[in-house]
Amino acid sequence: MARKTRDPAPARVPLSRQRALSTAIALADKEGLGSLSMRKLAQELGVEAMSLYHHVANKEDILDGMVDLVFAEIELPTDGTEWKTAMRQRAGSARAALTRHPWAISIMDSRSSPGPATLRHHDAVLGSCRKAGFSVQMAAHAFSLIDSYIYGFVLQEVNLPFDDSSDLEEVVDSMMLPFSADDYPHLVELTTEYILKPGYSYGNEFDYGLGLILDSLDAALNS
Amino acid sequence: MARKTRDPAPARVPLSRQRALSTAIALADKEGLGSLSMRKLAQELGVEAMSLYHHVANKEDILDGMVDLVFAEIELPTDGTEWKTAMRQRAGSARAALTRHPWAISIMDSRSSPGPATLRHHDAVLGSCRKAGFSVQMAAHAFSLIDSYIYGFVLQEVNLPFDDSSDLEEVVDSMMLPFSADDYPHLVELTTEYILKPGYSYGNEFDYGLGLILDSLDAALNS
DNA sequence: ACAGTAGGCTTACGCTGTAAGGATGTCAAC
DNA sequence: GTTGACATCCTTACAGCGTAAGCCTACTGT
Repeated sequence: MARKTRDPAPARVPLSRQRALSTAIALADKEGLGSLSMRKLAQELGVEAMSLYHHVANKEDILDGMVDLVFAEIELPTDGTEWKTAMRQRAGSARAALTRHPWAISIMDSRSSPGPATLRHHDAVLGSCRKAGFSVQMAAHAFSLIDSYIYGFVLQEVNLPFDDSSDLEEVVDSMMLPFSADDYPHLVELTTEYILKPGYSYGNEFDYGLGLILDSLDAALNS
Repeated sequence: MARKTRDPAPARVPLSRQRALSTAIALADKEGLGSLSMRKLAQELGVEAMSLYHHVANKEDILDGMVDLVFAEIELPTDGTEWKTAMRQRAGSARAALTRHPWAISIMDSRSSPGPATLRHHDAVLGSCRKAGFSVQMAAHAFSLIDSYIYGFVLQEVNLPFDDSSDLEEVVDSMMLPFSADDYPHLVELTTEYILKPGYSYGNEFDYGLGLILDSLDAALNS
């Protein structure tokens, strides 16, 4: 019976807010936000549900923390680069983070207090605009416009009924089944003449819209 | 004991999918989506929870129906009007509908099968672009861009920590409390020099971004 | 050596969505 | 007119949810 040098093995990591949050993110990524419960999360951590409450206030707090960690994954616009390039990089990184964690966009609303990473992100984006020469008001316009586009695009992207791997034609057919084909002529046209063409991927639309927005803002800046 | 002519009063409306959906919407508008449960909804309809299942498949089905009813509230772009005007009208109507029912944007993702009103809406928007002279591909670009902006803007708008009625300064102060003031210099600048100025309302940003997008698309169309 | 406390566990409560099956009322066919 | 089918409602029950309350143990600072 060793007294001082006891059983060396267990090596239990002591559970912490950080560990809880990143495990929660992993779980939401793997099984969907719907099946993220305090009990499941605790189990994943080798612990009982109520133990979590020593490290987080409640489930809302966990969701807040998760969203903030997603924002922490977004590359901030780099100083010194041309502003459009920096912004394009940041936008791409934001879209990547939000599609990597598709649950994030769906809890972004209903979160009222942004975390430090979120604030830092917003601050950096604003700063990038200001340094490019935007007035405070124009920076506000640009920030609102660009980020609305990013979030809205991801919102549409993650809820598409098909993902890139599935057979598009099949999905389209099954979706149109309950409806007469010519109730929605323009949707049919779009589908047959554009979406079903080889090489189509909705994700590619992102760059067109973003480019158009950035160019317009740039024009407004230099006028 | 009247036999044939029985108790005349009850006049029970017989419960239907439509009645369930619109009551669900009213309830979500009033008390928030979080407190929309099958039991509450049933109670509001003067009925037991399980009775609902004779008219809807399950709760998911209810949420699908609710979203579709919100889309049904959106004014479609009118034929014959100049396309930018028609689109501006439609965008404003969409924003109004989505802010009238703030829960809608938060369940729009996670809904995989769009209802008839949603499809009709999309079809009409596409049709409006096509009639304005856009190619199929350009119409796809425009649709993606404009609607991403609308949804993203509303997403940000409904989750603002303040609403127009509350004291802005107070909210800003309390939000910044946990942080050192100069951690986020650009946010501070934006707040003091723009947001806290009298007359500010985030909602006003909508028109700037939308105008810029529509003008750019119009330029792309006429080139 | 001892007190305080941090971090785990157990139990319990009121809520959720919904599966299963029983009761009632209406209507069509014989 | 009776019967049987069907739609619509209700009751009961179950597993799972977030979390309040309180207990137990092991480490920490003095």
